[in-house]
Parts: sequence; C-alpha cells; structure tokens
Amino acid sequence: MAKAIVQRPTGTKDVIPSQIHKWNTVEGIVKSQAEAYGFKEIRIPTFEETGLFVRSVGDTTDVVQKEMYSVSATSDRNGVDAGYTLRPEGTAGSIRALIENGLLNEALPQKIFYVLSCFRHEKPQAGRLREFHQFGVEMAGTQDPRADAEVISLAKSILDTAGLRNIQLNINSIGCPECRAKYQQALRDYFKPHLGKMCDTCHNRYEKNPLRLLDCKSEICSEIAKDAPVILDYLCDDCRTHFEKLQNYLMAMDIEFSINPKIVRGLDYYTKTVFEFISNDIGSQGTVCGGGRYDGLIEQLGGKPTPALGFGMGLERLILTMESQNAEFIEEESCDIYIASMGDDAASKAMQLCRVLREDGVRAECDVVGRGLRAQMKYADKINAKFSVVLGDSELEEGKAVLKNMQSGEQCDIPLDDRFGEVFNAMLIAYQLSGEEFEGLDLSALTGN
RNA sequence: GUGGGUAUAGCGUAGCUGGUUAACGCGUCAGUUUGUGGCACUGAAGACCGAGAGUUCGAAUCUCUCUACCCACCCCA
Repeated sequence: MAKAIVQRPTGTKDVIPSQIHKWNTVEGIVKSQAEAYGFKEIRIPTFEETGLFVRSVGDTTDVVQKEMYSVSATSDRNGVDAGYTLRPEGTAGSIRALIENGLLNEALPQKIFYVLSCFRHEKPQAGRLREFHQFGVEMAGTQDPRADAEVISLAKSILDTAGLRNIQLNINSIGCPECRAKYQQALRDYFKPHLGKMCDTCHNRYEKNPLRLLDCKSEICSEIAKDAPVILDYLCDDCRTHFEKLQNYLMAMDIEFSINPKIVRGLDYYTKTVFEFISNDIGSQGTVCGGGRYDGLIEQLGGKPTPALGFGMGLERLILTMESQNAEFIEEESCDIYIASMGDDAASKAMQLCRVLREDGVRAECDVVGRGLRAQMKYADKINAKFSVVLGDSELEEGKAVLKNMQSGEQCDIPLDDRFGEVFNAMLIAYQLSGEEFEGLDLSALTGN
C-alpha cells in the first residue's frame, strides 16, 4: 500500500479516473429515469441543523443516537447552540427545503429527486461506508396508493435499466399511528413473558420501539419473534385497503414483490407502506434501495399536513451489484486525435491546431512532455487516441500532413490550413459511423487527393 | 461498540520450518541506426518487506503492542 502523509478518512473512498465511468453510468440512469417519471432535481446543503434529523429520523434510532457527525455551533444563534450535522440521509433535508421554499403551495404532488453524499459514523464493511452516496426521490401531496406504486415502479425501472437481475422487492405496511399503537401494544403483550430470555438491545426495544423486536438477528430473539403477532392483522380499514390497492397496482404493472411483515425500517418517520429492494450478490449489506410513506413528517417539521413518500438508493451498493452481475457500464470517450510533433515550430503548430479542434468539441491532445516521436506515438496508443497526425519540418513546408487511423492503421493526407478542422471532423464522423463503413468511404474529395 | 482475517515496489503476487546485494508478472521510463503506436527484445527507475518494540550473532520470515484495510455482528443505503 502506497503511503501518503495523510491518508483518506476511514470509510471513505476515492473514485479514480479509471472508475469514474461507473459513476457516470449510474448517475445517468438514475437521472434519466427520474425525469421520465416527472421528478425534478433538487440540491440541498450537505449539513443541516442537528434538530432536523433528531425530529425526523427519530431520537431513538441508531442513526441519530450514535452515527451522526455533529459539531456544536454555539455562536450562530445569539449564544443558543444551534449545532450542525452532516446529513445521514436525504429525506429530512429535502422535505425541509420543500417547506422552506413554499413548494408545497405549488401544484401537488411535488416530485423531487437528488443525488447526494450521506455520512454515518459506522464501522465500514462491504457495502457500508461512512461517506456514501444516495439517489433519492420524494413525492409530496398525495395519499393515493397509486403514488406508492409509482415510486416503487421508478426504483424498479432504475434497477432494470441498470441491467440487474434477482433483486427482490419486499413490501409491508406498518400502518398509521392509530393502528400501529394497537399493534405495538399487542407486541408488548406477546413479548412480555419472554423478556427474560431476550437480549439487552431487545429490552431496550421493548420500551422504546417494539416494532424492532421483530428485527433482532439473535437466535433466541428471532425464534421468539417467529410467532409474534403480524402487523397486517392489526391494520385499520383505511390502511388495509391502501395496502391492498398498492398490491393491485404493482401487479397491474407486472412488478413482482413479496410481502414481508418483518420489514421495519430503522427510521421513525415511516407510516403505512415500507419497501426494500434487496440484492443477494453483495454481502450482508444487501439493501440496495429502501423507502416508504411518511404521512406525518411534513407536519412534524412545521409544514402544513401533507402526505408524502419516497426512497433512498445506495449508489455504491448499486454499482457493487452491477459489478457482481457483470452489468454494462458506459465507457468514457477517449482522445479523438493526438498531434505528434518534432521540433519547436511543429510543436507550436500542434498546439495551435489543438486549440482550433477543441473549439469544435474535438478531444485533441499534443505532446507536453518533450518526448521523441516514437514515444509520442506510444503515448497516443496508450491514451487510446482514435487518430494521430505527425508534424515535422516537411509537413510545415508542404502545408499538409498524414492523418492516421490508429485502429486500422489507415492513413490519408490532411491539409494544414483552415480546412484542417473541417476535414478532421468529417473523418471523425466517418469513424464513428462504423469501422467497416469507414474503410469503404471515399474521402478523397475532402482530403484533396 | 464486539468479533475474525489480512498487511512485501503503482497494481497483483513469490519468498517453506530465520542466514549474503528481497524475486516475478503487469505497469512506468529509456532504447532496439537516424520521422510513427499496438508485437518482440534490451535496459532503467521503483520496496528501509504497515508502524514500534523484543528474541537472536543474524528476521520480510519468531513474540508482543499499535495502526490501517477487509469481512461479519449491529444498523441501514
């Protein structure tokens, strides 16, 4: 391992140039699909007042209790400690932005999406970083189950477009505050006699958030949880029909799902629908996408009561899954033309030609190291240049040079005057049309042969 | 926060039970008769063997501590 004076912080990753195409691929997919569904991009601050996350994510959750990067900011509010936190997720901030900018007074539903980095102080492992990247969407202003289906459909479209297979969709309903209260009581009644045998964290859960008793992975606890009451039996009429309609819409759209009554999201704001897309190919942290409805959140954050829902998708996990399934990434474009030169005059000419070409958006490069011709050609090959030109004294005298197709080795003359850019662009287009067609093309008129 | 694993040049590895100048592949750079890449050949640069301490005449190879990374628990994206 190479050493730098300072190394990157634990749980962070560099994306080096040879990998960037994966991110561009994924971000492209995610944005184009979101736009196809009518979602608009939003950008929000990287940090927010700590209170925002405490109120929304929930003060009993692990995320808030032990995973936030926070600083106090005593001086910011007339001596009152405002305190800031690097966002651990995207929903809180984007909902805050919807409220603060009055967007909930515009036509509803508001449909927004974002790509952003999130920060959680956890111990890193496969698919889990301290700084990770999330694509997310939020739809505010509808309680119709069609919205739930639409949002799930968007997530599914993204995974499909990315070329993924075997991603399982699990859905559940955790009810509204009324039916959930009844269910929580039922859970407490059920677990109470077993409490003695159960783990410490479950004791805590029993008190603070009984829903998560279902989630415990410990053998004894999960064994006990097996026969626990199921939330779906406790849903009120409204929640039940909402959930049933959602299922009907999903089936109508041919989106396969399974109902998993054990899904309990770790963020407190969820109501009714919750869902997860899970990959089995990337280790134990297989949740690629998770989300649900949060009908109470906007009011809780000071907005007018507005039902809403959304999801977050882990971009690192999405890329990991694509890699493990050998999905295709879009390759970056390489250099269009490398202009090699010998001697100072030719070097100047090369730089000048590069400038002209770049004005037309051509990826043009020339020697900036002072290498010999052979080395320049090797470099042109390494950077995968499509064409090359060699400039020396004789070319400058004659006013023309030889343009070489680096893939086929084919060469032709190209004038070194005002027509250079025009001719080269024609060659480039021919090249892009296809290698085979290129060979059959008669470009003699252009090149003046 | 709790466990387990790993740690040798830019990358990937070899180096067995301790013994002279730490090896190989890829990569990088320079050449292979003077103005042309991909192949081949030649050569060069590049590692105080994660850090610190200890055992020993002698350690990359043994012991201890630390750190980082990886994996799992937990939690979530």
